[in-house]
Amino acid sequence: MEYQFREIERKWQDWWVKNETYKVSNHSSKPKYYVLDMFPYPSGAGLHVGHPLGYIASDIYARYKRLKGFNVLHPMGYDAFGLPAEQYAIEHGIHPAISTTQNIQNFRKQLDKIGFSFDWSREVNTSDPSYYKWTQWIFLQLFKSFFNRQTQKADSIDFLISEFEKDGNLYHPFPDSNFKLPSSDNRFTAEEWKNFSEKQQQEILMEYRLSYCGYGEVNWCEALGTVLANDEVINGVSERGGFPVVKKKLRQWYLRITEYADRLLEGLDTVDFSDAMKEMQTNWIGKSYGAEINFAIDDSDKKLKVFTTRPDTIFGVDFMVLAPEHELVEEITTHKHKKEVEEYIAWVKSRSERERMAEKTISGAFTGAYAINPFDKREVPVYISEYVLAGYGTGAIMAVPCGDERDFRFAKHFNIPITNILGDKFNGEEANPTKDAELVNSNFLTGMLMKDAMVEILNDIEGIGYGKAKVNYKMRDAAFSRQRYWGEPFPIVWKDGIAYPLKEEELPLQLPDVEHYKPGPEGEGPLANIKDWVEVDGITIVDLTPGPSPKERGASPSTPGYFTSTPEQWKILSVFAKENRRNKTEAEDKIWQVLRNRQINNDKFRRQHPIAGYIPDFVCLEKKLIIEIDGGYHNAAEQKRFDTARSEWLNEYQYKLLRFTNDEVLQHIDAVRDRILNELLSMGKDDVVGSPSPKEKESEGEVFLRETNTMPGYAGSSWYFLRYMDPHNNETFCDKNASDYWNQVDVYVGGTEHAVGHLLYSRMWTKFLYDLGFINFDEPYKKLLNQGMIQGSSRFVYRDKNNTNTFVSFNKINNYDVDAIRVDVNIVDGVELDIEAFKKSKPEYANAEFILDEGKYICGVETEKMSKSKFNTVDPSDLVDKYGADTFRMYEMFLGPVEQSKPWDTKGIEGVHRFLRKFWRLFYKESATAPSSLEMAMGEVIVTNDNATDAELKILHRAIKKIEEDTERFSYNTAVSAFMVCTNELTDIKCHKKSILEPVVIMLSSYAPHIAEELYHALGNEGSVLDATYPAFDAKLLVESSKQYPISINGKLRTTMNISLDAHENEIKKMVLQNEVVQKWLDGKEPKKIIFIKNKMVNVVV
RNA sequence: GCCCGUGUGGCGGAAUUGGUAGACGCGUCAGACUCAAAAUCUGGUUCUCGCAAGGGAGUGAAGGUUCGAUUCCUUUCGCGGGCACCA
Repeated sequence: MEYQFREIERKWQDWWVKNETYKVSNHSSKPKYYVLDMFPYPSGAGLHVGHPLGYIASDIYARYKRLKGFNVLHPMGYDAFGLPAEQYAIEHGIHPAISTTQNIQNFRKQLDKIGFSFDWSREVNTSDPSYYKWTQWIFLQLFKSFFNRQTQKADSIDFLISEFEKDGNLYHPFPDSNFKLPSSDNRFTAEEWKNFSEKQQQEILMEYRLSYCGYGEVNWCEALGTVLANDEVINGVSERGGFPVVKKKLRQWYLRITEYADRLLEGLDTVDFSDAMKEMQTNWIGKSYGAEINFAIDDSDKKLKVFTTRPDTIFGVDFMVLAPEHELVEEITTHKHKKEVEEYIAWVKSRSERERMAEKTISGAFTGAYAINPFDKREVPVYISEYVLAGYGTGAIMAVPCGDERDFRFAKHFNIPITNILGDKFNGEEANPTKDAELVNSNFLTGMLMKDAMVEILNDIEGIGYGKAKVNYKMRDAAFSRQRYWGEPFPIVWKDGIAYPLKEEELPLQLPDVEHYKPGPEGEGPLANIKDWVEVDGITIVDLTPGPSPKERGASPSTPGYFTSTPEQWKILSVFAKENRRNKTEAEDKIWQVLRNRQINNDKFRRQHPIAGYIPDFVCLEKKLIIEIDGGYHNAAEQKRFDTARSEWLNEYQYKLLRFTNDEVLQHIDAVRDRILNELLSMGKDDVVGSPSPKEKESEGEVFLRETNTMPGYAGSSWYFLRYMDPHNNETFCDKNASDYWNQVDVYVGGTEHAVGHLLYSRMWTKFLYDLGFINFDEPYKKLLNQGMIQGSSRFVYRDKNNTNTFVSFNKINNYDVDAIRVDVNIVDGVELDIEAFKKSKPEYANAEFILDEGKYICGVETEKMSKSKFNTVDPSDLVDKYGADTFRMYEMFLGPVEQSKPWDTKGIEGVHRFLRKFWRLFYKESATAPSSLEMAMGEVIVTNDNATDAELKILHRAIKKIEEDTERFSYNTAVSAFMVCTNELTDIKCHKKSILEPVVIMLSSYAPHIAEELYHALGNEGSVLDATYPAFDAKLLVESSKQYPISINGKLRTTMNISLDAHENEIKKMVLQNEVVQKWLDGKEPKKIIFIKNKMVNVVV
């Protein structure tokens, strides 16, 4: 019987669905394993062969791990918000939700054909309100948090407010050191804080929030009325339409990712990413140590602040360069240079950041101003130039032409004299960025080594107050808003310039329908066009006004809830308390789920909240009720004494204490709950000045304006790996039990193009959620596997310029003047054009004529990105229809290493298909006529139950070793070839034994699941091959007694010799010297040396 | 421009730790089966000199370390990816 892949694949795909073979439970006694693919954007163009590469790789691994006894989570879903759907909506008027749904269906159909083991019951879609509800919720948590530099962790804004009330911002300076209050200082006292207006307070808090609103420059295209991405801007005009583009400041949301810079760096040590990937992230974060130095400006009271990593070169400063956008430019430019400077700025405005950085030719303008070197009072000219970017450092540099290449070229261009501080290390021809020179011409640093001078000058700068040592990061805060429609709306309303968060109960804030998708006024997003949606009144918002302090509310030390700890005690204990909160036990977590959010009797409980010198597990301050959970050690006599003493002490303060054991909580939570409830009910009405936080207020009659920006593409993808763990939860984004079980993603598969964007953002979100105690790990991805791109191989035909109906074969184009035209790869066989198909492809080609080469039309070939517009895409579905999913899967893997980019060539797929057929013939007898049904074919199985020979076992175990090792290290191309070798060898010795074939089938099932399932059942097995056990490798079966040693003379292979493995070294050397070939090369001379490496080779040096 | 990756037969690639360069597959050539074709099977296939035996060269290029380098080091060239609003 022949290998009928179409019937087989359909049959098993149906069977798997019917039997829910891929459904994964969150409860299992097996160890867990989480294999994740990077979130796909469901593009309208559908899948091409490049897309499934990573999915196949991860699918093989997921199936392999399952065979190895793991409970494997391998989900798939869609990052469904994004620009293409919106662009499509603008052009065709189709709602993005509709086109996205269609694209997803199409995507799914294509994916289903390939036989993936995804658990589709966990599918997520970022554009679904039940998903983005939680994206908005996390955004609100970011909004309500700041980064506490003292603990290096996120903390609540409420806590920050309480700190401000105590000490002003003494211990919590502004994250942006350049931020200045109107008082032109960046410090305030507790007293000042209390006297600020609500608006002032909110503006200050905004400077701390982890998601905040600020102003940023965008590429603004007036003609299109919209904001453009950098790569949509080419030479200062829009890619679409060629309209002018300028920089424009717009209100934008940001994530304060810079606060996490150090932790993002440190975290890299704990994850298994490639060194290249870590390096890219490290460079992106760009931590550098240096100094901020203030230069005075002649005839001005303003200081020019620069950041430099080389303060040791301070005496080599020959000029200063400001970014054209620098705030001082206008002020310091002299009348004489005004026109020139303005013209230059206007030109730079049209330039994208990319162009500015990549530009080789020097440009700039002199402002006419001079800066004064604080150390030697030397005056140097101040220029502006596009090579200094406003966002980096302070937007101004001190230029040292003898040490920096760009500064050097700039100095040459503007004829600025160059000071040599490097002595003979500077040749006047090019800059030398050395750090090892001995300084000359450097005032009090002369004669010092640069690295010593660095330390010296840093001390001086700080001592004299000319500046300070500073750590700088290249990374900037992440822009988090887009002026677009198709993204998550922000759960924010505005009134009088203050941003109010929506209450969490009001989430999700759904995207409203719009009539059209055109931009709103003044560069706002399309949502700004819907007045009815933007203007809201009568909603309940979270009141951001800090309430009166407990003291102001008239509380005294005897009032429950406050003053239970002294500030000193509290400071010490709060750290422990926080730690405790993070590391809660199973029982604590269980009871917390009952107590949290005023679930019992509407009473507020806090956990691990310090009371005087003691941290109870849970406490209701208003009722003075404490709940303790006792672990096993409470049974010890010593501990009992402490416990009793503590209870008595708490009694003195009128605290009541309930104790439960771990077992009570874990096994009888309902009983525990009832007891707590009864206790609370018996206590009557609380007589306490309550402090509900955060407070809520009704805003009857007031009009608020909704935020009209939407979130960027990476919002939903920054946390999706958590949602897969608990995709249908309506109570929380992901239950902690689920995230505790699945934990980190064990293997994350995706392209390097996400190296810095998505990966850094999701790492930050994970750290943030960890800080707040929502999850128990702070790195999302344990191991990263980068898949390479599959490039397209484009085909060209050549049209005669003089005779545009004639096409010339590639080999003859030298004789003609031709235009190269792309032609669809699918009508070209290798390089030979299917002339008939070509004529039919376009009406204008119907009567085309050809100049052939030996009767064939040969196309030109070029490797480039695979894309519809280049006519070089290949649809996986076509290949699956023609060769089957198993062949397709194995061929994609066989192409080359997963990590490497490689061009696609359909030609080779037949070889893999032949291999599967050959493998099939180990089980089934070939018949000349195909049987009419699968059932009839069953009788033709030729597998026997004979015992395996040593030779057969050797073939099998060599394959097991190779395939297991290769699968483990994702070297799938060599594993496929090992399957081929094994099949070839088994065919050669006519082996049809079940004991040999069954293990091979099990191994093959992760690569070619359909044929493996079919053959597994043909061998008489019942359940799915997925639940089989991976064959165990037995090293004993591969032991050899001798080896064919290569014998080299002077490192060049001359012959080989079969030598016993336990032969002694001296014996071997003697044997080798007697060898004919060796004798010939020795030519009677004595060998200088004989190198023998056991199990490797012998080298004779003559 | 900056950062990262990569370069091996006609093609995709293999060589896991410095130790037989080219496994496996495609293509191609020769043969078997066939009226013929397809399919299948067998054998050859880095280039080069040679009837052969056997030499020489060879992993982008140039140098270096080593008994021995595709692998390590230096310089250099080509190609691919990223560079903050494509996802």
